[in-house]
Amino acid sequence: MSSEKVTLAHVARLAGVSIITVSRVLNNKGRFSEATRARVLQAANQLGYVANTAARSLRGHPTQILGMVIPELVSPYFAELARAAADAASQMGYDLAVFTTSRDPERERERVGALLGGLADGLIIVVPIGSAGFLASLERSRAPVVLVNHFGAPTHLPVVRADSFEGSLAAVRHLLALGHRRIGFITGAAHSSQATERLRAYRECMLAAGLWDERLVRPGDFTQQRGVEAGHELLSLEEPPTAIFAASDLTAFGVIAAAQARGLQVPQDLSVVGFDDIPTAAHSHPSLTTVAHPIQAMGQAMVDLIIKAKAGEQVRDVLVEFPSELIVRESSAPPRIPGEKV
Amino acid sequence: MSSEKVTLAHVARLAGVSIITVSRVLNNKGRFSEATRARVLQAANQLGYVANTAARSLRGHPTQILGMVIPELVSPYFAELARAAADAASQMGYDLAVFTTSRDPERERERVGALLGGLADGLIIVVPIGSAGFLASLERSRAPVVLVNHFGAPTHLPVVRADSFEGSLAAVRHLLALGHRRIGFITGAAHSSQATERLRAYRECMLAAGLWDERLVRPGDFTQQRGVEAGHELLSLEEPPTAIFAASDLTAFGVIAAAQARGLQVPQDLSVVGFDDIPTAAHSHPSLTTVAHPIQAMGQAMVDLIIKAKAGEQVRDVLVEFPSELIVRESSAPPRIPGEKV
DNA sequence: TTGTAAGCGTTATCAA
DNA sequence: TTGATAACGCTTACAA
Repeated sequence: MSSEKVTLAHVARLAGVSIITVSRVLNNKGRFSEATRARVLQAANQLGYVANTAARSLRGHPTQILGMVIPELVSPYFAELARAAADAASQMGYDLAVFTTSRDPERERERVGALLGGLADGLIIVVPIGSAGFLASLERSRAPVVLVNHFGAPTHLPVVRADSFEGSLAAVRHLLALGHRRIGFITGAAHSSQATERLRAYRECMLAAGLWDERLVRPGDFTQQRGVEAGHELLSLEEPPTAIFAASDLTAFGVIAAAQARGLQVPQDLSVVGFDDIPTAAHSHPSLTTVAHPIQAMGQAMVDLIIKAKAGEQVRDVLVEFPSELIVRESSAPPRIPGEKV
Repeated sequence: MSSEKVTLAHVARLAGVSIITVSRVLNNKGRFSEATRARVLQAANQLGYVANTAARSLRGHPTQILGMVIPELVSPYFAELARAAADAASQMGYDLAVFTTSRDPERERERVGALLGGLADGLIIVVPIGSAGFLASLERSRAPVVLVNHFGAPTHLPVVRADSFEGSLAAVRHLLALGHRRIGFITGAAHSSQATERLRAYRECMLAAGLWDERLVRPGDFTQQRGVEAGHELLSLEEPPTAIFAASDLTAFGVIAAAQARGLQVPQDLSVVGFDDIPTAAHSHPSLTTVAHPIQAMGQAMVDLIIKAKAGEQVRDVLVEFPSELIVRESSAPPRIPGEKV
């Protein structure tokens, strides 16, 4: 019932045993009589004893905490990724501590070091932080680290990632197969390698079809707001697209809002395809055609790799790559035939 | 360039000084010559030294990490709350570690203890975890803790919360003022005190107006999917409502999707009002009338309180309460006059 | 300006 | 079955 920190010493005094005995009982390690066991447990309970994680960690004991660094919490994609990792971690008896990226790369490096220096047993890094030099120092540290959706500088660290290229190809081909010829594209954030992959697929597909038109590409940033703006830009063109592929679902919803605000119907007047398959995609009207990553499986893979690395298994150069999948819903349909009665 | 952990001892050996001197230089504390400073810095850099957070924490040094426990990451409201806290924390030189609630209350208690036991300097708890007994033990621990949106068991711990009752009243009155008489309501999750407040306001308002009808209330859980279902339920009534107030924006969007799927137009055929003002609310079509919490200010208040508590200021019984605000957008309008030409 | 000694709370190793 | 001792890496007091 005391205040301030309750240590093993307090429990030991109350139970009338030595510190180490208390430790043994609470960790269920070593031998002790049933009587002491009962007395220690009773004392610990009465005082509300909780082990000091810092001291344990210093002694080499794992914290059962996995750290995860993501660019932002409010993006549904990253939130889902974090949820998947948290679920997988929880199943393995770990807690997941989620951090968002700071703007300052130096601070970033410090934080990563701090996490690995006693706070977390492993680290899931969803953004390629900083330089190749930083990755190299992480490699050398032998700390359990896994990179997620890393497409950048080569590294020996284990990587879990999901395809964006093939899925985007499938999306554009889907629109082509429906009969669309003018297909707009709204990119993702400039620094994102996933965004680069999606643009690359769109570009390759449109070039191959002889339909490439630079004016149909608008810069985006994965947000809904930018989707509204870019949607209006594309629909204001002299020859507006009959379909728009957006690099994220949020952006796609922005496009749909822009179209509807102009009195257009989706998919009758405009087909829209997104990317991510956020929960909302299935429960909106029209429901959204989109490309999905197998997020649950990715979360599982991240945690598995960390745990393997902790156990000393060789994870150097391991690359776990997941496919993406086109999910056709209501927001894509054949273009209205020109002159067709509305 | 070594692997494994680099400690002060390694740096000291390389720099040819004592451990404590390295510590002093790196912490910029105490006196030392410029020459040793340079040598130490060079050595630390070369070895890639990072301070071990566990050891520091054990010694009483703060970790500069604030913990935050939220029910889930994928809810936009909680994600925004976490973002706001992270921003505020960052400004004060802290990192924010976000944890999601586990189902197991015993594990929850352990985790909170672990966080306070050396990992985090303070804790922001967004859910009233467990019993009054648990709150009491937190109080006794004198640890820097702040409760967010706590409406439950009385406590002396500092609380930051935002109104849900007055905002909901304003929402329902807004619909009444527009001329609606049959106003449906979809509740939030059963265990949420915020949900309770919102239902209470709706009920009070409808009773006062003599318009209360139990059939117009449908259970929800804050999700979009449930909004679709409950929306269909309400719109299938013999006398369907002309307006629906949903306990969350996601649910409101589900209602809009359900209405649109039935060929109804929002707001012409059905007015919809949500709660939360998630980013999407402003960028959808129609944009969503909703009630907003001042999330940025709340995040600031949480961090301020933690820091005050850390500094030894008295925060016992402090209650910081924020108002909510009705934001009228496009999704609410007067009901169609019966018999009016469509 | 620099170094020595002690201790934070816990657990591994050895002894009783 | 139990206990004393040392050690994890770091920083605060005190000494040189």
